[in-house]
Amino acid sequence: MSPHDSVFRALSDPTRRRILEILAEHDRTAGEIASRFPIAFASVSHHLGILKGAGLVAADREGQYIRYRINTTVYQELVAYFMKLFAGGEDA
Amino acid sequence: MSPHDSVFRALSDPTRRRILEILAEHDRTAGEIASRFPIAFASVSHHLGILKGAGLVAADREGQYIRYRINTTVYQELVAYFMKLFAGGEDA
DNA sequence: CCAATATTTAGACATTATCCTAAATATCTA
DNA sequence: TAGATATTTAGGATAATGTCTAAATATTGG
Repeated sequence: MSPHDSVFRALSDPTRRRILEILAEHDRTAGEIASRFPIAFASVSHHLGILKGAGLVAADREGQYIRYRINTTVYQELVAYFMKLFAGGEDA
Repeated sequence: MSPHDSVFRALSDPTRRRILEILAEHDRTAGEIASRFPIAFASVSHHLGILKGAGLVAADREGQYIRYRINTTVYQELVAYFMKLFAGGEDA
C-alpha cells in the first residue's frame, strides 16, 4: 500500500512543494499560482502537470481559467506509509 | 517546520525507500542491505550515504561492520507536514 | 605487520529533470 | 468571428542523479 513512485518524485522538487502549500490555504487558478514564482508560467504549468499526474492535486476548468486544488486522498496514504516506517513495521 | 529538502530528495528514489522498509523490520549492516539489491555494493553505499545525510537513517560501526538503523526523528516531521497540507493549513 | 573482509570514495557515462522561448489550444468578449 | 487572455505543449540547453568499475580507508585475525 505504498504511495506510487510518481508521488515521491513529485514531492522531491521544492517549487512543487511550495505549490502544494499555497493550495493548502485555498484553491487557486494556474495563473495565480504561477505569479508567485520567479520562473516562467510554462515551467509552473509543467510542475502542475506533474502534481496532477501524481494525484496530489486536481484541476477543474472555470471558463478561461483552470482552478487547482489539493486532492486529499493521497496524503492519507503518505501519512500511513511514514507511520509504518518509523513504527518499525509493527501491525499498529 | 517543513522537513529539509534533502529528506524529500532522499525519498524520491525507489531503492532508497526499499532500504528504509528493510531497516524498519530491524537494523542491518551495509552488506546485509546491499545483498538484497541487484546493483553494485558501491551504489547501495551511495544510497545509504544520502539517507544518512537526510537524517532518515543512522549508522554505527560494529568492528568491521557498519550497522544501519532507522532514525525516527524525521518521520514525525514528515507526518506533521503532510497532515498540515491535507488539513488545509488549519491550526489543528 | 600483512592479508582478508567490509565499506566508502572517486571518476566516468548515460539518463532524467528543470528551465527557457516559441508555438499551440481553449475560452471569453466585443 | 477576430482579438485578447489563460494555459499547456514542444523542442532544446544545462544541471542533477544513478550506476558502474577501480581505488582508497578501516578493522580483524594470524
